[in-house]
Amino acid sequence: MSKIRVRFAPSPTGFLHIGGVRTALFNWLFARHSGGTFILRIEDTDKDRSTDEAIQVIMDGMKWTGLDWDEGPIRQTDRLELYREKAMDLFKQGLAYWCVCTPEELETRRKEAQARGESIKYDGRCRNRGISEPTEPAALRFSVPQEGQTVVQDLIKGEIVFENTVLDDLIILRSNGYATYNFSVVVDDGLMNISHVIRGDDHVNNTPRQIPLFEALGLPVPQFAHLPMILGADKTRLSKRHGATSVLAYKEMGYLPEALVNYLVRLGWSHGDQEIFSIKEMVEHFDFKHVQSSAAVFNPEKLKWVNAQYLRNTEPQEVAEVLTPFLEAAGYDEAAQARIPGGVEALIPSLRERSETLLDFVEGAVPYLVEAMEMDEAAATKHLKAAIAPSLQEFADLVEAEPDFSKETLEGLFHGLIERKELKMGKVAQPLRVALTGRTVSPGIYEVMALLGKDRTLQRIRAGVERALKN
RNA sequence: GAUCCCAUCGUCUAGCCUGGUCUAGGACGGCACCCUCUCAAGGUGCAGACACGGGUUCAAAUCCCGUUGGGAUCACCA
Repeated sequence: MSKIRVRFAPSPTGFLHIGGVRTALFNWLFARHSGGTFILRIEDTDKDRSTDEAIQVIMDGMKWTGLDWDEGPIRQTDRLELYREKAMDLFKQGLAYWCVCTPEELETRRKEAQARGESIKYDGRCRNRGISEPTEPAALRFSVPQEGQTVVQDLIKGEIVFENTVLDDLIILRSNGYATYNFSVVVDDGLMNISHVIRGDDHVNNTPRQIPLFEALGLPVPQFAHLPMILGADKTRLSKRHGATSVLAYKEMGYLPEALVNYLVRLGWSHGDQEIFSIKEMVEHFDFKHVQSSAAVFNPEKLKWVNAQYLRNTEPQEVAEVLTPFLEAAGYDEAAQARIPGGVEALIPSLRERSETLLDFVEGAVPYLVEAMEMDEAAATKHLKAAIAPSLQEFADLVEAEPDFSKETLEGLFHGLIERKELKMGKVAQPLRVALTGRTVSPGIYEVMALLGKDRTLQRIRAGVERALKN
């Protein structure tokens, strides 16, 4: 069996979208699973729409998700001469011909055909003109065999049969001298010895057009695996209308790359009932047999859940590392981070049960990062009432007098107090929480105090007392 | 319109190839309860699907045909 070689071949006309990442991921997984080679090829033959920035963005996105490539990036614009030579080879062999129909003529003929309800394929009128040296702008067309069938043995969808009569004589060289997509892909896949073409199933209809080209060029026909599409909630192809579709947007929204990859791999592939996979497990288990043949709807809710799983199961130190840039972007510098006893890392265990994204972390971390806290007025009005002031005051005094500031000690102090005063836990805990954090929702109050440190704890409880007395 | 693909809970899916073990399993989301200083997390439970119609067979989610529905593609874009 010859060596496995696969490629991801995006065109750099925008950002790297979710569907692209999933295609890249499946290629990458297959390569890693089989000890093969993963190639990054940039399909930038559309010079009007391709940009260098977009190439960079694609590579950044792949690096972020951890999809490393073994060869490339290979740019098709560096290989234009090669495509031209291969196209002319075909012409010399009589397998291609010059077509002088103008794009406008073609367009009107298509419309007429459509109006008559006929299929809109090129009528082949230049096929037998035998133009050897065109004196006007001409495109080179490939003479597609019109007899028999072209059969695609798809690793995911099985056998797909096309009658060759439905196949167009496709243009392989435009009148401006540049190769078209369907031609350059075949030349590249063939010359790069690609063993498996793994791409979105929006390409299935291209496949019977490409197979005869491989054959005409004398190049080995690769195996094909057409991945089902990723759809939006309305079951149409995922696009900007459905919200964020750029991978890097998910980075900004506070998703972990491992989580996104994990979510994406389960979109169209399964391994029994398993939901969470390490990269190693994905590589180990990946196979086409368990790739779904139907399209999948992208579900942001489940992505969040997967992300939350990763947030909770990643070492606090690692989470702190990726969280720090988010804190800084939100304006919380080193000085703010240093206010937390134990630093940002100490925040993780308390906040991660309540966070689905790193952005949630930032939101939850605010009370511990600032010196002067912002008080939620509604919460203060509801919970900080005059009646509770003496209890809070007493608790503050107890804490101040106690040299040990551990969670256990704090808990003992608090319990002793409510027992002596015969109060209900909830009646005092909630006002205390509001005094400490300015909010009605937070981690447990002892954890909160530990994250605040003794000074800020006392200062906030006393400010809370004053506030309560005015209420 | 033509060609091609697809069809299990709202969503992601297991099961389908190799019919019986499926009164169809898991996960997200939803609901309820438990836990509880709030919110979460966690635990327990509930609701929720084989698109429809024909065959084949002792037996069909599984095989075949049709219908319906969805999607993709039909450029001198990629």
